[in-house]
Amino acid sequence: MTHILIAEDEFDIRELLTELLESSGYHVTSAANGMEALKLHQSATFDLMILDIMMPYLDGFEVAQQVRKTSQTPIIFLTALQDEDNQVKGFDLGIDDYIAKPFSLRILLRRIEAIIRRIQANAEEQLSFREITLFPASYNVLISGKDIILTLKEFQILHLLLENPGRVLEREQLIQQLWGFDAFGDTRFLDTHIKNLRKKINVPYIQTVKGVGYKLEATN
Amino acid sequence: MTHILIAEDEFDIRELLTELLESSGYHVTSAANGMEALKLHQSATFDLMILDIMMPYLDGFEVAQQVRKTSQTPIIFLTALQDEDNQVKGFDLGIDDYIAKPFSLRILLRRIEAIIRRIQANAEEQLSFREITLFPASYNVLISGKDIILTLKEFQILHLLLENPGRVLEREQLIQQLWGFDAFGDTRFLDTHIKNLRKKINVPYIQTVKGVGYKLEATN
DNA sequence: TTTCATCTTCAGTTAAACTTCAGGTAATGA
DNA sequence: TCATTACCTGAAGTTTAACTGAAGATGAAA
Repeated sequence: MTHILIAEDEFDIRELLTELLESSGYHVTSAANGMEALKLHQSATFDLMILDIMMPYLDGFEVAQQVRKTSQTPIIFLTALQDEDNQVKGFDLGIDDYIAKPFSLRILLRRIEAIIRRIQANAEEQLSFREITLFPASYNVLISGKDIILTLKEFQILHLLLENPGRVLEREQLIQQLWGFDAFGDTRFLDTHIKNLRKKINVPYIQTVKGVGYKLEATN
Repeated sequence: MTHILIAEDEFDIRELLTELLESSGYHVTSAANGMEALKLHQSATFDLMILDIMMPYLDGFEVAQQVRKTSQTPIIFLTALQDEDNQVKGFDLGIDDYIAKPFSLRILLRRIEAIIRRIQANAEEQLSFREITLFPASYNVLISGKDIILTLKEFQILHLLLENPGRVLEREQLIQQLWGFDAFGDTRFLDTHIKNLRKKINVPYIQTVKGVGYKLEATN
């Protein structure tokens, strides 16, 4: 979950922003001044920081400067200071965006999204179901955070199941997709792969639908 | 060198921007309308696109939409349209910044830098993975600070792996990229290069994913 | 031309992955 | 309940992909 730090001394604005962002699905932590923000930054990891410039104890510039010494966490300045010099000063400290008050909440949200999107463009894609996590690019699979070694066929089967959670994949469909031929004659080899896969992942989510195929589903 | 595409129908503004960005050290290509911009995007790779919204043939929205279908190239809208709906529409298409005319050149520059900075967080002056460090420009490789002499093919393979740490590079993909032909018939020569590379770097990070390819990953 | 490093080919080996098999088990429907 | 069918399973057998060391080919430099 994306974790955002807000530093803003005015209570009303701080609350407004917190509510707005939380209702948009972000996890928000807020600080009433720059010193507090900096301490929070040092004790936790944030995906994004929104800083007011004019705050007691430490202003936004100073916070940004400190943060940038050790971290690349994206920073947005939110401020009543409209003049160009302050904007330039901010960007030169390495901030990512500068939004002047009064601002539109919709646009603030969009700008936040734009930055988050850009960061997460570099993150590896992953597919999850309960304690199973599969990384298509690295061919890695984690069960409850633990690495599991799968063979290619096992990986591919699990991948297909994870792409269609809850949906039954027919035997013929699976074989068609992974072996590239239409199933004919004996297809017991599929059972064997399923067996081995089940044993390795050791969680009871691969369910048999007799006469049809297999699906990924939790029992309760 | 950072390559920027500018799409702007007004000649004066286009020239002004081109000069400004070139004098700041960017490589600039410009287009006089959306259609031209889209074609340029399809024939070359840009690090950033600056699009005017109101242009003949294809407007900025349409260009952005097309680009986003296949590419994550950062996009900045530069426009006289100040209203909120257009800004929101832009961000929802996946653009990275929205700058309203009239704009300050200094601030435009800073916003461009902010985006480039965020993307090129891993500026390719040097690539590292654990005790491996590779310098693309000088074709040098260090392992734990010690110089290692690699042949060209070995270097190229390691380079590709370092650019995609953790990601499996398929055999065909590697051969396609380094030899420029589609793999067919006997491709055992790849194994040989991998073998020699492994022996030289003498760290256990090049892992085989049987039936797929190779990846760079630490074992623990 | 000779030399040398590099790249590619080759063939034997190894180890992993995949498939087959056969006996057992569970679900299904008459 | 019983018969049938489909699926499960462990073990054995087969195939295939990758590894390896050595030898041959290539091409640039001396």
